[in-house]
Amino acid sequence: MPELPEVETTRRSLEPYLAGEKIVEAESRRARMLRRQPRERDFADRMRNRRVRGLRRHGKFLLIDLDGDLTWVIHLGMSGRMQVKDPGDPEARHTNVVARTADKEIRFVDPRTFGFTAVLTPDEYAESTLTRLGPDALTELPRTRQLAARLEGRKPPIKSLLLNQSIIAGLGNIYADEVLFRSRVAPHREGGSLDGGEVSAIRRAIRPVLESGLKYGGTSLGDLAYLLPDGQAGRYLDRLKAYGREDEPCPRCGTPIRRSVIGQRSSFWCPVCQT
DNA sequence: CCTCCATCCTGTGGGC
DNA sequence: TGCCCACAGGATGGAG
Repeated sequence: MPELPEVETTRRSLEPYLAGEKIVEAESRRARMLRRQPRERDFADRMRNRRVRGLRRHGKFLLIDLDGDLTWVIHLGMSGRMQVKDPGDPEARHTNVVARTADKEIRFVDPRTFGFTAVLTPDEYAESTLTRLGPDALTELPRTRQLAARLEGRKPPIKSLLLNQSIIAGLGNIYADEVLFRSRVAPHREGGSLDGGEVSAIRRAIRPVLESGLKYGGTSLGDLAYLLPDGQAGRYLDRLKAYGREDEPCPRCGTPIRRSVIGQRSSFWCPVCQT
């Protein structure tokens, strides 16, 4: 669920409550959430009395810069969401990580626990998988030639390659389908088979699709839905053109949208306009 | 290096 | 109504 627009929306929502503030203390109540923390006990120790310098994002990773050259890494996984609450506010089920500032609680709620968090030193960061992330899909979108070079010779379907965070960071299953719909490329096409025009079309589609998602506060789908830190649902769901619309008419040509499983993920696409 | 696939979890909705 | 199973936005690590 949380893809680049949802993570960026989260970043913007948290910023006023964290930037420049001091984290008084933090705790994880599910050890599994700290599985990317090299030594589990470091998390609480490093968070205590730590000033927040600023909030960044790379792909779907939220990166919170702390004093002492530490980075607080948050990944929402499939079902994670952040909340800003007052101390004493009732807690949602699956509130797995809590960080307290002078007057607020920042809560990480994640039923499926596919999300994770960690506070990393520069050395730990350099050894983490974060260094394998490709350019950010919104702020570092590569030129067509560079993108083509990254796809050259690749066998997997373009849909899978768009989900590969080391090629471009930030697209997930929903927005990858929307990008392919907009660029009129079929999801099962072998990545290396795309011509320059097709790669260019994909590249050109990425920004407007993500900006559009951002404009509407992201996509909230289902009951495990991603929600904004203030509890609001994202409003982009109704504006999706392909994702989740099996058998509904294609908004461009009216042909029923098809669902296929590609790389073990559902893909929704128009069999007429996407070739 | 690349590609494929199982796996980590919980909750929900559809089919019977 | 109740039960069971399939499925769900993601990332990773191991096998081949």
